[in-house]
Amino acid sequence: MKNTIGERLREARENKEMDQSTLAEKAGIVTRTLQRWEKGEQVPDGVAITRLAKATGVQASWLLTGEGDRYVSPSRPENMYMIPGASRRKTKLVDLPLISAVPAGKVATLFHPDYADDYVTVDDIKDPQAFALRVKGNSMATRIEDGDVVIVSPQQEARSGDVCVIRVTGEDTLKKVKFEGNYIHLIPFNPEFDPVVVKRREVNFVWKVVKLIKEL
Amino acid sequence: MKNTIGERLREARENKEMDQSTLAEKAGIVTRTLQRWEKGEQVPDGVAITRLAKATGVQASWLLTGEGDRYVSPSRPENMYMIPGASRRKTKLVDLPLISAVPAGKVATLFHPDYADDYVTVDDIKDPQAFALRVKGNSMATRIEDGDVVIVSPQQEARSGDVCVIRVTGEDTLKKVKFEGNYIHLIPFNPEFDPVVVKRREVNFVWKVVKLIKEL
DNA sequence: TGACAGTACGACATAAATGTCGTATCATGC
DNA sequence: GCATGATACGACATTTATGTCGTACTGTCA
Repeated sequence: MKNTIGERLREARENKEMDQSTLAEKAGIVTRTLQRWEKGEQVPDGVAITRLAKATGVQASWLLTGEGDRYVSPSRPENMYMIPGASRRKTKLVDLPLISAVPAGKVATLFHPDYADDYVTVDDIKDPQAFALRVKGNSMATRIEDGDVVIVSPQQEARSGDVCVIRVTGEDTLKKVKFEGNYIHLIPFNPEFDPVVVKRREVNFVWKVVKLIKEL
Repeated sequence: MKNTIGERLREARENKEMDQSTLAEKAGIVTRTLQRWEKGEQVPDGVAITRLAKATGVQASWLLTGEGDRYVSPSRPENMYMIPGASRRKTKLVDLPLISAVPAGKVATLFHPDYADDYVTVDDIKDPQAFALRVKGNSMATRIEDGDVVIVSPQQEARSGDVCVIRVTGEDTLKKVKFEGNYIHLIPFNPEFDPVVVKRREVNFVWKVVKLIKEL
């Protein structure tokens, strides 16, 4: 396993059977610089990396990290689209799958494509991994109640005070979170439920809830 | 279309809802440097790009070139899945004007472009007069709070127990209603507010609220 | 053996990036 | 209004990267 940029760069160059001067010329630099990169003495900037990736035929992210696909990466289709007729609109609309239920306070683990029973459309959601969840349980009542729909944005970073979907040792809950060192406080909004403190290591994920849709 | 590293970097940061200083700290650089990168005045080196990609959750190659997968596949939780397009939709979408205050006069004036601050798209609304209203005040807290958006459906008949927008002697309020003879009880959800009883004749309208959208 | 290509690396000047400090602008909330 | 947070940007010193020499080592091949 090559664990430095320089080592991967050299490997990519040799796989292409290029000598240093050839690659250097393609990358728009001199051989001395390429040598320093391969030796790890210096670090190429973003523009140089793009050229190196192109010249050696590998993916830039592989060159940088050694992870992911080395050669090709299929592109993902956009899930955003414009609503026909919504002329004055500026924000994009997103069609999100409405999947099973977030058990607020109860044990259950249900996240699977088969559970997507409907779709909801919302504005202003930029996260392509976002999805909608129908809430079960009342630990966040009366702000969020059984049957409500929440929009979850896993890409967004959860901060103290955010309402989040948290998976702790296989259980999913909907709580307000508070980060304190290695611990996370899970605070139900409903005073009938008690707060819980868990270790960060016990937590599988903390996904921020960015929107709540309640049918009245 | 974002054609520069800086523009993509900024977009990735804003999608994560991070400010410059936060991202800068995660990337191990200072805010000023991040600004120069986002402006394209300078180019980050390979190490910096790796950190930026990690901190923003995007793929390094996308940051560099704008091509290929934008989001990192390996970090995608196994219980996440691709968002399908707007293919299996059954319900119709409606584009509703979002207003911040109910103007005096006819309902039709609501749909005048001058009144609309924005537009909200929702599913499952059949009332052609329906509109979105941004809530002011906290009489219905914590269920409905200041700044939330409610969908109002004037065509639907309000019944006891419904949450409604009521105009009493020129003033608009959001309350749960209870009809009793010639009187209407306006019941706030917030216990700090007292219920009010008004005569039916004093009421200009009672419009049913059918949906609540809350940004978290 | 000698010529040669590829690689390696030290030394130095120049170019570029970065950190630090200060100040300005803008939107937002109280 | 005033304070606050986020962004913006100029000026300068410092650090790092790069280019341009030069020289040396290691194979291969005639």
